[in-house]
Amino acid sequence: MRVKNLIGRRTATPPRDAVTPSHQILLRGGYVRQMGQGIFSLLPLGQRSRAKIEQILREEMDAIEGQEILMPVVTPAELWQQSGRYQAIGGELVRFDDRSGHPHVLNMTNEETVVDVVKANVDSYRQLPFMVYQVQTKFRDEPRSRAGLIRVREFIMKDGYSFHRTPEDLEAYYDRVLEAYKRIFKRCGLTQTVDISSDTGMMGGRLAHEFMFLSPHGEDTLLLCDSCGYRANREVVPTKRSFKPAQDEPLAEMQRVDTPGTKTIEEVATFLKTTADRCCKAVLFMTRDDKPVAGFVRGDMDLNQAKLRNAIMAAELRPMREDEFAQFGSVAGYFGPVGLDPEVWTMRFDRSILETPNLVIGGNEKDVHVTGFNLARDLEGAEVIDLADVVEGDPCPECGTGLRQSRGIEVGNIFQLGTKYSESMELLYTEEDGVAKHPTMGCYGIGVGRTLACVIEEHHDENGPMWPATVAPFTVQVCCIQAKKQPVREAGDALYQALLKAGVDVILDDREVGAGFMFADADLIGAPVRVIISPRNLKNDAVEMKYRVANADESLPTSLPIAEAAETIPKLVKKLIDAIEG
RNA sequence: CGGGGUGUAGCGCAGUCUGGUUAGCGCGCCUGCUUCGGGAGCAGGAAGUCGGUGGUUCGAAUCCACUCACCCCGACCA
Repeated sequence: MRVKNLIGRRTATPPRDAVTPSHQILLRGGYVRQMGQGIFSLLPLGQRSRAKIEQILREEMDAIEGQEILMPVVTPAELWQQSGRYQAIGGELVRFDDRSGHPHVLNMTNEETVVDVVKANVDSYRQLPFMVYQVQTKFRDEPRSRAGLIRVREFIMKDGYSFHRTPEDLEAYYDRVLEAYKRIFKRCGLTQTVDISSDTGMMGGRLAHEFMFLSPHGEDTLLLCDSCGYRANREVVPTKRSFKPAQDEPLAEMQRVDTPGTKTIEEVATFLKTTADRCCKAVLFMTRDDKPVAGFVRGDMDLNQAKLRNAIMAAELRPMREDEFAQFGSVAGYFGPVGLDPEVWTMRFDRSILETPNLVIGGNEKDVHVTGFNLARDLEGAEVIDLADVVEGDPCPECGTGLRQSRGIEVGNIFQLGTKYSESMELLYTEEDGVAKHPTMGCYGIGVGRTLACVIEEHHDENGPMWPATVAPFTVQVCCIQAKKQPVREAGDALYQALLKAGVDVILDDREVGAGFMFADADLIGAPVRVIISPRNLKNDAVEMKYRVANADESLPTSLPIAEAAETIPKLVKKLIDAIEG
């Protein structure tokens, strides 16, 4: 490839809309073209890098006996109805009818499809265990896409599914996948990626890990223990701290108080001359079938929606609208647990409510609160669970050390699904003893485009990407300074052809442009190795070597005799790749 | 879904409040000359349904109504 023919406009100024570094660079470097909200075309540079990431994925999946298949993007709704997810999943699943009126979906994940494939092809324990995977387009109609390739609606994902005779066998294989994933992210140059325990969410199943690229631009909050190595998504970290006051307090009586115009915790606390940690915060939701749910945490804490959702086994919770409060006997801003119909409301209380005496609660009446609330005394049969967000400094659930908080971008995840799908979709095989059994399943995903974006997030400077050699669209760029001069052009062309022949991903810039322009442009292409051919260097029968990473290995040569360049450069590239892959 | 913002040439923007020749500027693009090691200079040139539809008006990028798209924050999210 020659730069002059490369499709993808590179610009000095980033589009104003892009905020995240990877988003800016993807646009500035002509890697992608946005077609709509969360929908992108990949241009040659982006596509080449994507292909390299996919190649790594394939190698690592094959190394753990994965078998690559390809499933369709469109699936008849029937399959999703069988698993129950057609009903359970909200608007992010795109549903549509074909011309004859049959409902279909755009796959957002492929458990249903893969179970159908396996059903038709597996019947004996002799065939287990196995794993199949694909690299295929997914569509999720996200309510809000953002940050370039980090959160999109249409994306390419590597998704794998394994089938086992026993949960123990799944667990053993799961560990192998976990190790494979670590190798994948290492080979892609993502050193800031950690595996953490996570919620199973809509996938179901019991054990799950997410692979998080640590970044301030991440959308998930992680808690890490520097002492014992515990790390988990905030959604699943249990609260271990005590909420009991330092000294025992006598329990006050419950008392109605007028609190005009105090809708927020802060307003109530100020009005009653107390603090937020002596107020009871109610967070209200509706289930999918419009049943009201209330979660209570102390006023100084945040309610963790995932914890509440899991505790009441709800598929989905949405915030209650203000106009819905009245029909369930309360008022927005003055909601309290006392006096509500327990037949109507599903209520759960955080341990902080149980342990903190004499709380302020809402009076379920405009401008009225109640003081002196003590859960154990005042509400019979209240269900106390862990509902609050853990925050930085809270004790580690494993060892008690203070936790550190970080943000992360989810680049991959793995689930132990168990028999959720093999049961709901009636997938059976015959065991050794002749009995039909549901196989135990695992599933394993990696977002390819998101991984690409994270590579840029980790490896860039103000001039553009600094690609790891393993996933660089081009590993070598040959720059011809003063390409108008025939010896320069000829030398550049000869080296380019020789490197191509040696199998190097090389791009040649023989445009008649100024050196400054050419170098700035090359920075946006981001090849790890740059070879400069110029009249000055030719005079010494040499080529000049530059590396996109400023502090690259000092053993790398800064110039080469031109006669040796074609032979030495492929070795340099291999050395750079080996350094990443270890 | 709520809040905020933006739509004018490939990219970045001015012009809109206060309607008035042919809609401008910078970058990029094309031609020529001179330059030539970190985004060169001069000269000439091409490129626009002013997001869309409807309306007001002698006249609309500009005023009015509706609408679409995208971005940011929140909600949401395997």
